Formats: sequence, structure tokens, C-alpha cells
Amino acid sequence: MTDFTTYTAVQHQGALPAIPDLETRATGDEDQDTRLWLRMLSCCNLIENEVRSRLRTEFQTTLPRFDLMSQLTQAPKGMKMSELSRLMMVTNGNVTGITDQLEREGLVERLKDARDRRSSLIRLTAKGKRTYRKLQQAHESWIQSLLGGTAPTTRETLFDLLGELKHATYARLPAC
Amino acid sequence: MTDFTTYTAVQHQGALPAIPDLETRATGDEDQDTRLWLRMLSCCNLIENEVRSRLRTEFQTTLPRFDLMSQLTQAPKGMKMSELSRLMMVTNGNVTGITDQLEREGLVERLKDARDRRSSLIRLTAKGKRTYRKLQQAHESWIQSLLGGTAPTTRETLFDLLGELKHATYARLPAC
DNA sequence: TATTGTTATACTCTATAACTATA
DNA sequence: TATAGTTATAGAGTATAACAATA
Repeated sequence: MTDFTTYTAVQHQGALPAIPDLETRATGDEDQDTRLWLRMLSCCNLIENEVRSRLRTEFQTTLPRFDLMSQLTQAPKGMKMSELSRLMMVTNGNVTGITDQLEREGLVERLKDARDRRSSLIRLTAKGKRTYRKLQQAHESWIQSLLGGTAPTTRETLFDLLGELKHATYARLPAC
Repeated sequence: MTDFTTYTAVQHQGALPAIPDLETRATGDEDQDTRLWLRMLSCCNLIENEVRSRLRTEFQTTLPRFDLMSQLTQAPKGMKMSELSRLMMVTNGNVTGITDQLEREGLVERLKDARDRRSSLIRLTAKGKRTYRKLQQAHESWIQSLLGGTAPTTRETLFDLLGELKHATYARLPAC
């Protein structure tokens, strides 16, 4: 094993350009699982960084805020904080913080749950729905322009195989 | 289009368990690119959250610090800050901050570049190399246990297709 | 003038833990 | 006792911008 030969350099020699990212740290002797992981991570980071940057500069918002609003579109009657916390995989305290921001801007509202006075239900306001629609459309066009270079068969196969991988991985998380 | 039917629920009905994550926000009417993106993102987040958590609890460190050390293993004679910044895709100021932390702990050292006195070269110390080796071994075993449930043919195909996607996406980034 | 790296600042996200109110 | 949500705290990462030293 040579610790200092980059995997990227080996694979791309004379053909494809080297991409500066996480994957360049692969050294050629990783096991196959690690190579797959680093490659998937670098794909995600390329896109995620771009999306975060555009959400910030074009809409003055963030991915977690977009995510929270997105979750709420599926619960027109409102969603409990604890449910949001579970779906977003962050702690209750963090959901409170993000909700506070969105509430101050009039994008979501807290409703009292009559059946359990400890709980509140969060839902999008009319303004929040309008705002989300714009965000979602912009997001979709960004993704299309970033991924549009991928062949449809590649995309479909990837989608299916990532589904397999996701479920295999999920089942192996200690928390499950 | 129905805005409130979750894609996850539709796809998994009666077969696979619903996984609480970003992908649950898909509503069934996204275009194929967006569906692929959300699925890839949720795969990454499942693994990344687990890795971040274990780096913190088991090694009191973080992914960017691990990443920086990892980049340095490929430059035994040292790497410039600006090169690190480019590879890690973060700003110079942030590389300075992470380097400061690692230097305080004796894991990396700054060397003066005789040819350009503005620059410094960063490299792993002996202690840093030992620490990195432990981290890398733990990381590899975590990934193997998380991805080990994936069939080898699935893994190989994913690896190749993600390579395609990565290069197609990279070419479409505005910054390029 | 441009580049390398540092410093300062402000902000978001995150985890942890203590706390209140309710069940 | 347990649960839902809030608050407080501390820390990390990030972007932006001003700055010094050097090229």
C-alpha cells in the first residue's frame, strides 16, 4: 500500500479532470465500501454546497429551514414538534429554534392541540405556502440544471440502487 | 398532483419500513432529478450523521478535522493552506481555524516555505500520523459495518454510476 | 497590483442538559 | 414517572471582509 498516491489521480489519468473534493483524499487502498462512501459524499457535497449557497444568496434562507417547511407541506393540519424532530433527525431544542425564526417571519404558526395541552401543532401559513412554492420551484430548477447532464438510464438505475443501499444502511444503524 | 402524499409512503406501502429523513418530504410529483437528489442526500445524511457522532464521542474530533488530516496524508512534505482550502472547498480563514486547533494539539505543524515567505506548508506530525491511522481504521470499520449489507454488484454499479454523475454535475457548476 | 495567510465578526446549526407544564 | 416543548449554554463550521506581509 502506498499512502500518498491519490485514488483520483490514478483513476483519471489522462482522461477526466481531477475534481477537488473529499474523494481526493482516497489513497487507493481503501476497501470498496469506503471508496463508495467517499464518492457518494463528494457527489452530495457538490450539490449541497451549491444549494445552500443559492438558498442563502437568492432567498436569505437555509437548508434546515427549507427542510422544515417542506415537511410541513405534508401535514396541512399541522405537525407536532416531536414529529418534526423525528423526521428531521435533530433534537427538540433545535426544532424550537428554527420554528421560532420561521414564526417571526410569518411563515409558520403554532396551534394549540386541544387534546394534549403540552403539544403544539406547527403548520405553514398562507404566506408560508406561497414562499415554499417559490423555494421549491427554484430548488427543482437548480437540481435539474445540476443533474441534467446525467443519462436517464443512469439516473433510474442510481435511484433504485440507492434505495437498496439506504434500506440496508438504515437497518444497520445502531439506533434501530 | 397531490401535495400531501408522501413519496416514501407510496413507495414503501406494505413492504419496507418508512425511514424518517429528508426524502420523506418528497411529495410524489417531483421530477426525476429531484427524487434522485433527495434519495442520495438521505443516504449520505444517514451515514454522515453516524460518522460525525462517532468521531465526536469516540475521538473528540470532527469531520472537517479528519478531512484536513486526510488531505495531508497525501502530501508528506507538506501542503499549502491555499491548496488545502481548494481541496476542502472552504475559505482560507476556515482552514486557518482548523489548522490552529490541530496545531495546538500537536497533530500538524506549520513549516515556512523558503521559496515564498508568504506561504506556510502544513504537514502531519508523527503524533498526527499515528492519530490519523487510528481514525482512518475506525472510520473504515464504521463504513464497512454500515454499508456491508449492500450486495457487491450493487456497490460496484453504484460506484461507477456515481462517478458519471459526479463528473456531469461538476461540469455544470457555475464556478467551473 | 495580486496573492498568501491571518484576524475579526456575525450567523446558523448542533448537542447537551436543566427546566416547566402537562399527561 | 414520563412526555412535550422551551430555554440556556457551549462549540463547531461557515461566509464575509479588512488587514499585513510578500510577490
